[in-house]
Amino acid sequence: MSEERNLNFIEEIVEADLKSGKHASIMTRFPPEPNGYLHIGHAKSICLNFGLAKKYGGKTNLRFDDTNPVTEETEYVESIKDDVRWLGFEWANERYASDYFEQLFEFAILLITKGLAYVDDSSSDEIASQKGTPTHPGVENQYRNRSTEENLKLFNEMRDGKYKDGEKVLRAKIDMTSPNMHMRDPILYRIKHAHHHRTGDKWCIYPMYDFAHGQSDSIENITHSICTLEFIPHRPLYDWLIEQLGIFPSHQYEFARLNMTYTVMSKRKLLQLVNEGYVSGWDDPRMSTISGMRRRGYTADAIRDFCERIGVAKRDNLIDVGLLEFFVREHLNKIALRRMVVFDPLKVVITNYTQEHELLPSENNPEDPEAGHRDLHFGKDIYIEREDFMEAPPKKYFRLAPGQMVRLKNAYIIQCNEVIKDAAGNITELHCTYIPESKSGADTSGIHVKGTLHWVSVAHAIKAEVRLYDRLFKVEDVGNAEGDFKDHINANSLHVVQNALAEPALQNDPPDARYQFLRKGYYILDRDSTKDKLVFNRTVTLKDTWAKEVKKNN
RNA sequence: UGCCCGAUAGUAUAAUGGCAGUACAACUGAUUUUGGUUCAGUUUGUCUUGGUUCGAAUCCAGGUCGGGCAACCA
Repeated sequence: MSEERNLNFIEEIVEADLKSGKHASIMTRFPPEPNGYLHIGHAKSICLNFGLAKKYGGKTNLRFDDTNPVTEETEYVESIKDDVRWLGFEWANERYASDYFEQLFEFAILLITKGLAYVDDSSSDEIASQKGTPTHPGVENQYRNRSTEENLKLFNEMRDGKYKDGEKVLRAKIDMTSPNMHMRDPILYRIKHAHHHRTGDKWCIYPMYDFAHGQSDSIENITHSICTLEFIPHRPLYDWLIEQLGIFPSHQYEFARLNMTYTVMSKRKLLQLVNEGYVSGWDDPRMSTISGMRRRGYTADAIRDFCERIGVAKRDNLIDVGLLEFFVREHLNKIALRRMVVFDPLKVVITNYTQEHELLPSENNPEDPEAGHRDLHFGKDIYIEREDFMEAPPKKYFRLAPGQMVRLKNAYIIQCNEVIKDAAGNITELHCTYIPESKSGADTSGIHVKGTLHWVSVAHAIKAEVRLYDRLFKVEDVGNAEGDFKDHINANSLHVVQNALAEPALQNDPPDARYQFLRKGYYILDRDSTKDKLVFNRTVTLKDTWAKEVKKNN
């Protein structure tokens, strides 16, 4: 049998580097900025970076790119660590770009000394206009030719706090006419009299991304620095700085970020949803954040499988959120405990049932015999789902209807004899008879029915709240949709069922259990649950070919 | 009208000069005490024009289309 390789382009680079001896082992890093929660797009990067190291026997650092104190917070650091751990990865070292501020400052001094950096007094607007445009070259200004001594003096004064925010910046001296905008004397340091989440008030100058990221990679001996496509034009600068500084030659490789249908994938937009109250928080189960998905009930296994399947390439992509849902269902099908919960109850009286009460054994998971059984309470009065009964059913409707028979899951076959209505004509109750010989596991009735319904015992049912989630946005490609992204928010993305009726076994299950409510989808207990009221989140629906059939005929 | 990146089924992703494959989606059918699961099968693809070659999705050239770049953000 031929060897299956199917490597993505980064794995190919790594294998080539290992084979050629360019590197004896690899070192990667996951470099989030602690200014928001991680989302599914980050999960792709995490799986790539940590996965690469795992596959090729290397290591991965978790490095916080904390060079902008005004947007960064410790809360975000903690959430990021939680999310990476939850996804199942361990970092070799926890690092911060701010750990290197002193070193970075020395690097800047070295550049000045080499005549490759200068202090610029221009305003932000002046710098922008002098920079030109992509089609027109930039121009040099008078500060560009300051002496090394003056630059050194000024830069030290910047560090010492002699200047206000925006008064001066340190710039690399490269080429104002470069066709690459990032090479037109990029800013290296700016002044920010701001409190930093780790260094406190020690610094009032902070390095820019371009003067922190590559240098941090180099300091950590990162062999493969993997980032997203929009950093491609930064690569010449990344390489230039490393070369001028004469430090470890890390290399940058770029892949296409993940885009997913019906969602947004930008921390800025996610923050807006949180701040403006469209969702309950970063971990709202409708959010594309890792913490939101965790609360929603997605599993780390499913997310990892998803990231593996979508691959790594350089073309822009828009992945169907249905693919993620597929992996969630695939995993949950194997591990979820089966339970019965009726969302919209319709009472059924089994008129010929004379026993007081009965316990019926029922498997916890037909996919996993090890999961064992629990007993279901059965009695004369039960609830079924209102939508499982129709007075005038269409063709191929296998559920209850006058005169029709169905099986109650793990119990008996019943037949509907009478429909009871109130004065307004609403159906309030069904009178049925059961077939004693049709008991599950001991069926001698010889009757075969097409439909099987879930149900709960009136006498034993417990109340529960169930939160049903739909996609947060109404359009597939939110990023490219017209107008503001908030114009496309789905106003009906959350539907709460206040008084669902559930089988009592749910009270005794472990709090982190995954459930399949029979015929209703996959669910997980929410942290809003109290002793008096269980609250469940719908993780994802079951595939519903009947719904599809109904839709087709309309 | 600058520079850079990209283009393979509806969506993703493989094929590394030699039979265009895989997953999801869609559609048939079988099984089923969940209209779930499982199983079997079907439909759909190399942006375009030239060139190199016995042979091109792959290499070369031109074109077209899509994306990125002008934050004291990362």
